[in-house]
Amino acid sequence: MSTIFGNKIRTLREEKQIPQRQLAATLEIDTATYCKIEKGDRRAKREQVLILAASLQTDTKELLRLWSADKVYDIIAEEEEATQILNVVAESIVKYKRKPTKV
Amino acid sequence: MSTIFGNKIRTLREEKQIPQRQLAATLEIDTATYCKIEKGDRRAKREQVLILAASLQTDTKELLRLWSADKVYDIIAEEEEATQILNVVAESIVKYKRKPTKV
DNA sequence: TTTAGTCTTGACATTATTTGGCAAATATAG
DNA sequence: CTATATTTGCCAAATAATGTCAAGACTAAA
Repeated sequence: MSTIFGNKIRTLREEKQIPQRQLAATLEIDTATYCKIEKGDRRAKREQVLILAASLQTDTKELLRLWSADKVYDIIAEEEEATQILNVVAESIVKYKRKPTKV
Repeated sequence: MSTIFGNKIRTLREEKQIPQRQLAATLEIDTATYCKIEKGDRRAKREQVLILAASLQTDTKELLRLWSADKVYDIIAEEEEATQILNVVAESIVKYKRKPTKV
């Protein structure tokens, strides 16, 4: 699995010298699970991303962006012509005009 | 759900005037299920995409591309700044150098 | 080296999501 | 109207994800 997101929160956490245990508590999950999220073995839930952004005092939108990017990466990393897939998607977005739902 | 892929196979099928029933048989699934795939209510499995490409006599890679794009679209359509997410992914691809696995 | 704290891993249980079939409903021809 | 094709809703089975527990590994301090 991809680690775009995990690496980001790990870096932020280390900068602030917070133990995993503490963030895990905030998210109300086991430290093992939190560890896996940082390593990219488990995917954080959307709501957990919001909590993490707050706890790590970082930009929520950016974190969500990396979190989404991680998911996308996992899909296209397995395919040839990953870049071309992105192009198709980009066109579709323009065409159907995106309508964001959640924040 | 997105219909990039479904619309494509529907168009191809109609061009060739093949009933859903026939393609469903080839895929060894119910016509109802096949119908859902065209409408974007169900996702085709990767192997099914390969079979469809053959049955519809169309380019396998292109169909796989649309199939992947569909999955990606579903992920980012829910988020703001969808385009920016794609950018993040594009950068990651360049960085980690993709290694395609399957065909 | 022992201790204490942190982090990591693997096996497993639990949940959630996805997928497919069936039956019924709704088009679409002919 | 009749026959065929397509679509929909609902349920069961299959699959994937999420989380915990227990044990192992790593580090730094004494």
